[in-house]
Amino acid sequence: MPKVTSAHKAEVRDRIVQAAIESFSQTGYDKTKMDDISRRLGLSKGTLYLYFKSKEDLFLGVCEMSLKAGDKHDAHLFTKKENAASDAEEIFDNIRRRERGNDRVMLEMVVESTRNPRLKKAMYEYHLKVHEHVLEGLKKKVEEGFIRKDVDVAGIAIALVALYDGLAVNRMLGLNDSVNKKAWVAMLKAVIAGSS
Amino acid sequence: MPKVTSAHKAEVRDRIVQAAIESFSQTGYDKTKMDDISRRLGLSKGTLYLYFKSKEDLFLGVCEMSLKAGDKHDAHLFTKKENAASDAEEIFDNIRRRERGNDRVMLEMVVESTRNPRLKKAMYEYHLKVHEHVLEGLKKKVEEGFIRKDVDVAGIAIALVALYDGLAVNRMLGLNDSVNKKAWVAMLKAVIAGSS
Amino acid sequence: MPKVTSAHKAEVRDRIVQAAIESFSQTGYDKTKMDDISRRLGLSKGTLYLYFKSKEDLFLGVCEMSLKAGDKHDAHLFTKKENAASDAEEIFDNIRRRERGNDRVMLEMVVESTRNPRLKKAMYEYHLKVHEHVLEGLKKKVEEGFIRKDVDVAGIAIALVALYDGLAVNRMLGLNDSVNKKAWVAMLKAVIAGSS
Amino acid sequence: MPKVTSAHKAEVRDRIVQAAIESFSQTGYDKTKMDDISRRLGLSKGTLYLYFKSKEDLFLGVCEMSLKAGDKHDAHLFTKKENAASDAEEIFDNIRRRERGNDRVMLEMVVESTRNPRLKKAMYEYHLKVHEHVLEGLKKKVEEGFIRKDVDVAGIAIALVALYDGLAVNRMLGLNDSVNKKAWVAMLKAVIAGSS
DNA sequence: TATGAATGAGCCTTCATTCAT
DNA sequence: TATGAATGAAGGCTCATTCAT
Repeated sequence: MPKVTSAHKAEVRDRIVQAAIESFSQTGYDKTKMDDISRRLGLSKGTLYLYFKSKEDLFLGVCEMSLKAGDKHDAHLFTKKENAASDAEEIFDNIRRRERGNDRVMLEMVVESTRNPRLKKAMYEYHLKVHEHVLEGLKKKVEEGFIRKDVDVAGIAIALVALYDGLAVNRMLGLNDSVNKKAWVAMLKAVIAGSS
Repeated sequence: MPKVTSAHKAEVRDRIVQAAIESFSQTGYDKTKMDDISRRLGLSKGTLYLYFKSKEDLFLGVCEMSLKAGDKHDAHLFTKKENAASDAEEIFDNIRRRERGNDRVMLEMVVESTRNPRLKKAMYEYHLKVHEHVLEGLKKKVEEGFIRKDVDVAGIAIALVALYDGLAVNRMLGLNDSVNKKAWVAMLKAVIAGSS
Repeated sequence: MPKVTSAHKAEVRDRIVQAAIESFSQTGYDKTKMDDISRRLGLSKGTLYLYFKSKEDLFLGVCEMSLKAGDKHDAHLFTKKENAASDAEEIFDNIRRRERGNDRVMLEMVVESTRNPRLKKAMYEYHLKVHEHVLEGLKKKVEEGFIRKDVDVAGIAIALVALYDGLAVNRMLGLNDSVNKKAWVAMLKAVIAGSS
Repeated sequence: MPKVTSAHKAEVRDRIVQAAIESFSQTGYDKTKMDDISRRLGLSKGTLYLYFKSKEDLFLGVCEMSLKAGDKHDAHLFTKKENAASDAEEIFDNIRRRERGNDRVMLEMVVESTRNPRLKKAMYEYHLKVHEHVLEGLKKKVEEGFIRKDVDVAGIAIALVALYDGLAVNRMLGLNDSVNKKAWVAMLKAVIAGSS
C-alpha cells in the first residue's frame, strides 16, 4: 500500500518500519505516538502517512517485516550426541541473534492478532512455516539415524518452537538469559537423550 | 471500619476485578474503556474510582488476582514410565483449567511489565514461585528414582513452564489446542525417557 | 440520538443547537470548530459529544431544528386588492422574522444537502410542506374569489417561495433589505393584479 | 514577458479555473482538496501554486470567471401577450443554459461572500449588473407599451432575478426542473398580465 | 516552468478522571 | 457509597503550502 512509489522510496519505507519496530518495542503499540516514530526518524508526522495510511497499517508493515526476517538454518548441528549441549547453545544463540529486539513486538503482535484477523492469519502462517522448518531439520536427524523413528517429531517440532517462545517471555520478565539458555540446553539434552 | 462494610467492599472489589479481567481479555488493556468495565458490572464509572484510584491501579489489581490463582498441584503423577503420556495430558489439562481465559491477560501483563517495574517484579516473583513449585515436583521424582540424579532439574523445571507458556501463545494464534497437547505430550515423553 | 436522556437535558441539547446555529451562521459549517461552539456555550468540547456523536450529527440537529421552526400563518391577509402592498409587506416581515439569522445556515444546508442524502430529503420535504402551506393560502384566495380560477396557483406558490429565497440571497450579498422588500411588493402587486 | 508565454500561461490558468469550478461544484469549496483539482487536470499540485498563490485565490479566480460568464440577452421576447408563456420558457432555458453547472458554485460563492469582503463586493456588483441588464430589458418593454408606466420596474427586475435564484435553490434540492419552469412561467404570466 | 515529496499547524474525537448531587 | 454529567488533555489524521530538483 505504498503511496509513494519510486526507486529509493522503498528505502524510506523500510526506515519507517525500523523506527516503528524500535518504538513499538519500547513503548508498546498503543502507547507509541505517530509523533514518536516520526521524530525518531527526523521526519514529519505527515510523511508517515505518505507511506502508511494509518497507524494500524504501519503496525501491519512491522509485522510483515518481522515475519520475513526469520529464515536462516541450523542444519549440520546435532550430529554427535556428545556435542548436544554446545549444539543446543549454538542454536539458542542463533535464534536469539535473529530475533534480537523483536521479542516485545512479537508479543504485541500475538496479543493484537487476537483482534486483527488479517494479522492473526499472517502470524499463524508464519508459525506454521517455522514449525515446518524445524520439523524438516528433525526429520533429517531421523534419516541420519540420530533420532528414533518412533518419536513424534511433529509434536517435538512444535514444542521446541513453543519452548523458545516461552523462554522469550522469561527474558521479558527479566529472567537472566543465561538461565534461559540453561533451561533450553537441559531440555534439549533430555529430549535428545530420550529420542535417540 | 466495620467488618460488614469491609466485607461488602471486598466483594465489590472482587467483582470489579473479575469484570476487568474479562474486559482486558477481550479487548486488551489499552483498548478497554473504564466505561466497558463499569457497564459490564452494571455499576457507574465513578464507582470504579472508589475502589481503584486509576485504570493502571485496576490493572495491577487484576495482576495480583491472576497471580494468586495458580497454586494447585499435580504430584502423584509420573510414577510409572508407562503412564507418561496420559500423565502428561492430565497435567496439561490441569494447568489449562486453572488458567482458562487468562492467557490473554497474562500476555498483556508480560508486555506491560516491561514498562511497569512494580508489575514486573510481581510477575517475576510469581514465575519464580511457579518454577519452584515445578522444581519441587521434579525433585520428588528424583528422590523416587524416577528421574536420574545427574539431570539438571532446575533447568528442566524452567523449561517446562516456558514450554507451557509458548503453547499458550500458540493457542492465542489459533493453533488447535489438541495439537498443542500433542506437542506437550511428545516433549514430556522424550524428556522422561531421556531423564530417567 | 441524544446520549444523555433526562428531564432538562433536552434543554442543554437545545442550547447546543442554538450555539451551533450561531456559529455556523457566522463562520460556516466547515470553518466552525467544535471548540468555537463549546466555548460560546461555556461548555467543554467533550460535552458536545455527549449530545451529538459528531460534528455532522450536530449539523443535522441544526437542520432539524431549523426545519421545525417555520409553521406560522398569514391567512386573513389579501382580502382586499387595495391593501395588496401593505399586506405583502406584512408577509415579508413575518417570514423574515421567523427566519431571522437562519438565512446563512439555510444556504449552507442547501449546499450541504447536495452531498448528504438524509439532509437533502429532509430539506426537500420541508420545502414541499412550505409549498403546500402557501398553496393552501392561495387556494383560499381562489375560493374567496380573490384570485381567478384559471391561474396556476401551484406554480405561483412555488414561485413565491423561490422569490423569497432569492431575496434572502440578495440580503446575504448585502443588498439593502428595503430594496428586497420593494421587489417583493412590486412582484406581489403585479401577481395579484394579474391573477385576480 | 513574451506574448507567447503569456498566452500559454493564460490558457493553463483557464484550465485550472475550469477544473476548480468542476471540483467545487461537486464537492464544495472546503471539502475540495488542491490535490483533487490537480489530479483532474493531470497537473501536479505544485503547479497550481504557480498560477494561484492560495486556495482562496483560486476560488476568487473561479468567482471572477463565473461572474464574467453571464452577459447574453433575451430582448426581442415578450412582444405579444399571447406568447408570454413560451417566451417565459425560452428565457428560463436561456439562463439555465448559461449557468449550467454553476448553481452550486454560485451558492458557495454567496455563502463564502459573507466572510470575504472582496468576494462580496464582486458578487454584489455582478448582481447589480444583472439587475440593470434585466431592468433595461423591462424598460424597453415599457417604452414599447407592453408594460404599464406605473409599474415599479426596478422592483420587478430585482424580483425576477431573485425568482430565478430561488428556483436554482429548488433545483439543488432535487425539485424537478420542469416544476421550476412551470413556477417561473406561472409567475411571469401573472406578472405580465398584472403589469400590462 | 513543472514536479511531488515533505512539512506541520490544525481539528475532530476519545476517554480517563473528577465532582456535585 | 453511588452516580453520571462534565471535563480537557492528548492523539490520529488531513491537507494547504513549500521547495529542492
